[in-house]
Amino acid sequence: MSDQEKSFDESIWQVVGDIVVGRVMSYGDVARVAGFPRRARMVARAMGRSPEPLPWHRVVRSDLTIAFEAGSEPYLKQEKLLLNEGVKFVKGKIIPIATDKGRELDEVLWGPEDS
DNA sequence: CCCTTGACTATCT
DNA sequence: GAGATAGCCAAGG
Repeated sequence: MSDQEKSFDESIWQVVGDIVVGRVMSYGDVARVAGFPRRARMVARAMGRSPEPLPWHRVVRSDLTIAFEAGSEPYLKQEKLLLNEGVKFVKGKIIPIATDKGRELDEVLWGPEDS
């Protein structure tokens, strides 16, 4: 692979590896922070090429849902990993306290307004 | 070289 | 708020 590609991959791995436990980032965010705006779709590919384990489960869609098909094997696996880290879901969406663009504590303290 | 795919997003109905 | 639409970019047929 070219040096350019290697640089991209390693930047991605770096950013993903820096995500704090219990927090998540969107593909677009990871790409942007890594210095490659508009490469959201490439983030997944880069993670797949990682030579060592990465907290890939902390990377989700910009709408805070898991990127796999709901109910699929990979989906359930990722959901479980996140739940193990204290991330909470409501109707398949991650509660915005576990994110950086999240709102405030009200939802967490007062409880999710399900209905 | 053209066309399709996809662990994506932002925007409009 | 769900569904459609249009950008996006690299990989593979």
